[in-house]
This record gives sequence, C-alpha cells and structure tokens, in this order.
Amino acid sequence: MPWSRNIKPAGGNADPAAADSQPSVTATPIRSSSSIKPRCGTCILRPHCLPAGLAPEQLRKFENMVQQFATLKPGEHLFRVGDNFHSLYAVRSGCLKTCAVDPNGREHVLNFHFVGEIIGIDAIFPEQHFADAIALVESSVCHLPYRAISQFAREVPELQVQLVRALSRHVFSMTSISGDFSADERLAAFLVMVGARNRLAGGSATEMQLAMSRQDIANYLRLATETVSRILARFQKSGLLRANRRQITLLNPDGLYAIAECMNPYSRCGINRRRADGGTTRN
Amino acid sequence: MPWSRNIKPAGGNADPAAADSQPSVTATPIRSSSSIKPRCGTCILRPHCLPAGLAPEQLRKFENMVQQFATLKPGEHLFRVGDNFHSLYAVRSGCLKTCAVDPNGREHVLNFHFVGEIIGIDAIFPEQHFADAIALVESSVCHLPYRAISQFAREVPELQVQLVRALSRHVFSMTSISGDFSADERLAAFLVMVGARNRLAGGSATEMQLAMSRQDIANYLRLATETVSRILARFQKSGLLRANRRQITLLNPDGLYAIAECMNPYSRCGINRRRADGGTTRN
DNA sequence: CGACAGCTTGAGTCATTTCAATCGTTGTGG
DNA sequence: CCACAACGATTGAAATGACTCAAGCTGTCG
Repeated sequence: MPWSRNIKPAGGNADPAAADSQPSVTATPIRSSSSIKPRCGTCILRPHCLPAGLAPEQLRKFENMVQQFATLKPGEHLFRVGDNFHSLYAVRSGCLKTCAVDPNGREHVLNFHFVGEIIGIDAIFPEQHFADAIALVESSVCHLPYRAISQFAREVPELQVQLVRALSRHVFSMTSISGDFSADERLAAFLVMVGARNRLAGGSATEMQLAMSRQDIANYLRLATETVSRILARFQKSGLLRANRRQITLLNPDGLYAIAECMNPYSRCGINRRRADGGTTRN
Repeated sequence: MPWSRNIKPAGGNADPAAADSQPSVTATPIRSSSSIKPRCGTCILRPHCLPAGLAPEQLRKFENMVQQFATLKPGEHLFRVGDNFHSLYAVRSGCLKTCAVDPNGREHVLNFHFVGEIIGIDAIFPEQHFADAIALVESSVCHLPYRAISQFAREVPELQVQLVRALSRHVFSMTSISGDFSADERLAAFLVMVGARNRLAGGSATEMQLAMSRQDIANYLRLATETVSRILARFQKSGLLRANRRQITLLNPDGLYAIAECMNPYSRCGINRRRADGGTTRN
C-alpha cells in the first residue's frame, strides 16, 4: 500500500514575494508571473477551452476576466482539499494531477489535467475543493474566476453552452476508466489517451515524455506501482512500445488500441464518428 | 490472454420480460401515460430536481416544457445506445440503470438512477447516448426536452445554475466509486448510499427493497455476482444487516458507514458539513 | 562520490474470480 | 392444485490476476 505519498515541500522553492493575493491560512502557493495577462485571442488552445466559439468582442471581455496566469513548479499545489472554490483553471502548459488521500492513507489520483483542460469543475457543486491539485512538471494555468465567468455566461449563451459541454464531456470521459477492465486494458487505454492528448497539445501521439510517475499512474488506474512496471515491461517485450523511465514510444499504436478498445465508448455503437473526445484517438 | 472475464451474455438479462412492446430495432419504446402532465409545482421532488429554486411564473413555464410523462415496465428501455440525444429525464418513481456492453460482451452498469435524479446529462456533450437506460422496476420519468430547457436557461439564470450544479454534482459523486477500494468498502458504501437515496425519496434509510439484481450491483461495483452474495452473507453474519433477496435491512448503519467511510469525499477534509450529496448520509 | 528517489524484477500471498452445484421463488401449464 | 421449468441467489472449491514484500537497479543531484 502506497502510504508513501510524495509530500513535496511546496514552500521550499516558492518565491514568497511573488504576488501573494491570498493571505489565508491554507494559502495556496501560487507563483504568479504577475503582470502577464493571457491572451485568449491568440491562444492555440482556444478551440478546446471555455471561450471556444465566442465572438471577438465577447472574447475581449472574457480575456479581461482571466485574472491571473500562475506558474507552478513540480510538486506545487494549485489548490488543496478544503480550499474554498472560487475559480476554474485552464492548463496552459505542463500537466497537473488532482488527487485525494482517503482516511486509510491511500492516495487516489482522480484525474490528470493536460494542456487545454479545465480543472475544478467538480468543485462547483460543493463550492469547495475535495481534492488537491498538484503540478507534475513545471506548469502554467489560467485563472478563471467562477463568479465572473458564471455571471458573464448569463449574458453570453455561447459560453453557457461551453460550460455545460465541458462538464458533460468530463462525465463522459469518466465513465470509461470507472468501468471494470483488466490492468492491461486500463494501461493500454491510458497510454493511447496520453498520446492523443499529447497530440492535441501540439506534440506527437506516439512519442512522449510522461509527466507523471509510475506511482501516479498506478494510483490513477487503481493498480500497484509494480504492476504498472510489469505490464510496461510485457508490452515492451511484445513490441507494443518502448519505455525508458518516463520516455515512452508507442511502436504499435494499433496493437495498444486493440487492447484498449473495450474502453472506448464510441466503439459501443455502430458509430464511426470522429473521435471527438481524444480519449481514444488511434495513433 | 489470461484476462478471461465474466462474459455475461448481454442477452441474459437484457430484457427478456420487456421485449414485448418493442417491435422496432432502435425506436425508443416510451410507454406514455400520455395526457398526464407532471406538475412541478406540487412535486415533492422539486427541491432535488432541475426546477429547484425557480420563481412561480418561471416554474409554470418550465412545467409547460415538460412534455411527456412516461411509464416504463421492468426491463423496458428509456433509450438505447446510439439514440440521438434530445432530452433529459427526471425519475419520478421507480429506479433505472444506465449500462453499456463493451466489445468483449461485458456489461458495465454506469449508474443507478433513483427518484429525483436526472438521467442523460452525460449525453449532452456527445449529443448521442452511449448507454442504455433500462427500468429496473416499474418506473415513471418526466421528459425534459433539452433544446427547450437549454433555451429557457438562457433567460433564467437560476435554471442555468441548477443545470451546472447537477452536472458538477454528478462528476463529484462519480469520483468516489471510480476510486480504488476493496469489495467490502464498495458494497458497504453502496448500501449506505441506497439507504440515503431511499430516504430522500420518502422511504426509510435502513429498510429497503432493492430495485436491482445482484448481477446489476456487481456490474456496477466491478465485482462478480458471487462476491456480492458472499459479502452480503458475511455482513449478515457479523450483524451489520439482514438480507433476504432484495429485501435489505441495515441493522448497524454506523458499522457499515465505518467500512464505507473511506469513500466519503467529505471525510477527506476537516469539514463537518451537512452531507449534502446524500451519498454517505449516516442512518 | 554517495545518497536518494524512482523504477524494475522476483517470489510468495491474498482477494476476488471462475467454475460448478444447489437451493429457493416465481410463474406456467396441465 | 401440483409438477415443473426457469431464473436469481447462494455456497463451495479451485484458479488466478494483481498485490505485497523485498531486493536490486539506474539515474539524478548536492
């Protein structure tokens, strides 16, 4: 059992001077590149982000609501369990995990958040965070104050639609991994998914540098770390991939896809739809 | 591949009884008690449903959009994989499951939908159903045409808020069961949850008639049917409950709650918040 | 270089599954 | 009304996928 949680000293490297807009007790150590305002208009991620489909002048207004542009070092928290919810975050670069430690001390990784993805939508309802959000590598996020966004959405139906779609997509994507699948299937699906998300972020779908440790992968897939290692070794032996530490090359994406196929929601019906979710894009 | 799983023929429990009233291959067989219009204003479920918090005249308008009031016999489909999404449904009485059969023939129960809960929100994004919705017992649902609801939400912020909250709550509640927990923990949590939902629907939290079979429970909890049986027997032997077929009495809810506690998101932080989600209400 | 953290590999164990047989209910037809 | 079929639930025994424990390996960093 992995009691050994990486309690990375968030304080050690934090620049205390950097824009501390939160004097609260549980102060979230956001290192903000302060004055840099994100420009949604020129952001390559816009089609995948909340302001997708906004008209120019709405977009400008939206941009003005994006208050901060935080940079996080590996291991730094974006927010913590118990923090009040007041903002959504969009990953601009890097990768984060949301995770929670249960009373028995087991860490559960709820999700990985790749470039272009929204963090925090599960906190809208309880109005409080029930997970920690931790950067896995140097990452930057846009800060979308929810009250303002929500208010703005009342005037701009297009934004409303995007918000609801983002939520629905999230539910949709969760249904796959929550299912009953073997370790092989889950890991194969994970790799294919990371490849797809990697490509969305402008990289390769088959050549990637994982942001997360074996332990994180295991905690996400409900496996033991050793099991992840072993399956990777087996996949490698059968020529499906090459794995060296966090450097992974998918040599036979179709083979992996075949193993993972049962987790693809789209394969459940006769639809040959464009794989919109990215969760299972082949190659 | 050693990963032989329970290849439970989808036909096995598909709808042996209900195959009656559906000659069509894909048509949604809604048995409508036609003319009966639901009255949200007098519905005891309103606080838990979408129109929660609407002002009187908005409520009347909302009522008018609720087009149908369908009744389903056990085993009947509300919708099927591949159906176009055009409506959300609110469970008025009874209980339904949403489930999908993967390419290997394994059935995955995605969710159970109890009285007062919304069905279909995961289809908003893909605009298509990727699951079957099947009544477990005689059930009735309100029919909420999404286009109209969505349009109406643009004018009525309160409704918009409710929609987003419902989605966020759904995400929130999914995070528990998707975690890595033992069979005992998952089953205990399941029973506590059913009790809580049963009470919300006006019944008892400890005395209940399950709507679902052991097989359905197993497919939901990622267990084998036999395992569910065995754990129930063990719980019974240790005085936690009394189980006879689908009739379950929780004799020691606190004991069950203690086992299930690790799955309670609220217990992850120091919060002694009113257990709003119902997922883990004690007794 | 040494310490450390993350990763890998092996061996034994355990929780859960699979296979198989039985039991109790419920519904059906004679 | 009873026999019988059918189905869901239960129980036992054996098999196994994944875990735990433990040791060794590899790369990184001070």
